[in-house]
Amino acid sequence: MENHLPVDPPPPPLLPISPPHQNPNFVFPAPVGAASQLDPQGMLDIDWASILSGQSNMQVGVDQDIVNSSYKPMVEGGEGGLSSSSLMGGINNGGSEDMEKENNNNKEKRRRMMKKTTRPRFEFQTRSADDILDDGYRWRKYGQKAVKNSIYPRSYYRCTHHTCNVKKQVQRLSKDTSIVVTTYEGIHNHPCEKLMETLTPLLKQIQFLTTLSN
DNA sequence: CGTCTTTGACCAGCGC
DNA sequence: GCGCTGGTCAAAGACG
Repeated sequence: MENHLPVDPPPPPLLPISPPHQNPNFVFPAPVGAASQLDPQGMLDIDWASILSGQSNMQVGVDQDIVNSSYKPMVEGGEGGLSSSSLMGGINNGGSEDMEKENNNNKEKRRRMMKKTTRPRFEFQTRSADDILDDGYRWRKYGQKAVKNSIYPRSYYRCTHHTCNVKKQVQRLSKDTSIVVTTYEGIHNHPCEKLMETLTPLLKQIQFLTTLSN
């Protein structure tokens, strides 16, 4: 799984899979749709910390559909987002007509919501042997589909944080099998767990040294 | 035993 | 209406 935390900085020349939480300004390879902003090596500076914390409106390889439609670089509000607890409700454990009706209503509501809500999407292409980009968050896989024009399946992941509704899709390019396309949908409403894990001991050490010097 | 992945089924949207 | 495709659900199984 992706629950590894590399100690060393990402080795050149192969590009990431480097966890953004290790280096917020890490240079990622060409994001889709950002070709015009790239330098000759196809690199682009990305402020990962801002993007992942939701403090940036930066669009990186924004999904083409959204570019062509009415995409707004907005952070999805708490009440606007899908609450899985409210929308996933209605498990059919009875069999009464009312319950079934409510169940169907909930399903319908959820589908409409999912269709309606425009969410920020960021798409990255990374050159990696691993399909899973360790971005510091915890993900649960909820589906995998064979997609057209690709010999590799697309995997669907959801952030495991209970209040967070961010999803990501991971797919390997059939044209260039060394490239993994990761599409993030939505913005995390909680801090990056691994970032905190990494920073906490450091902060404690700094505090300790500060008290010593005083 | 809790968490996570796998995988077949289901559904909606879309084009014909 | 029908078939295709993409996205999601949920039961079952694997794993630590």
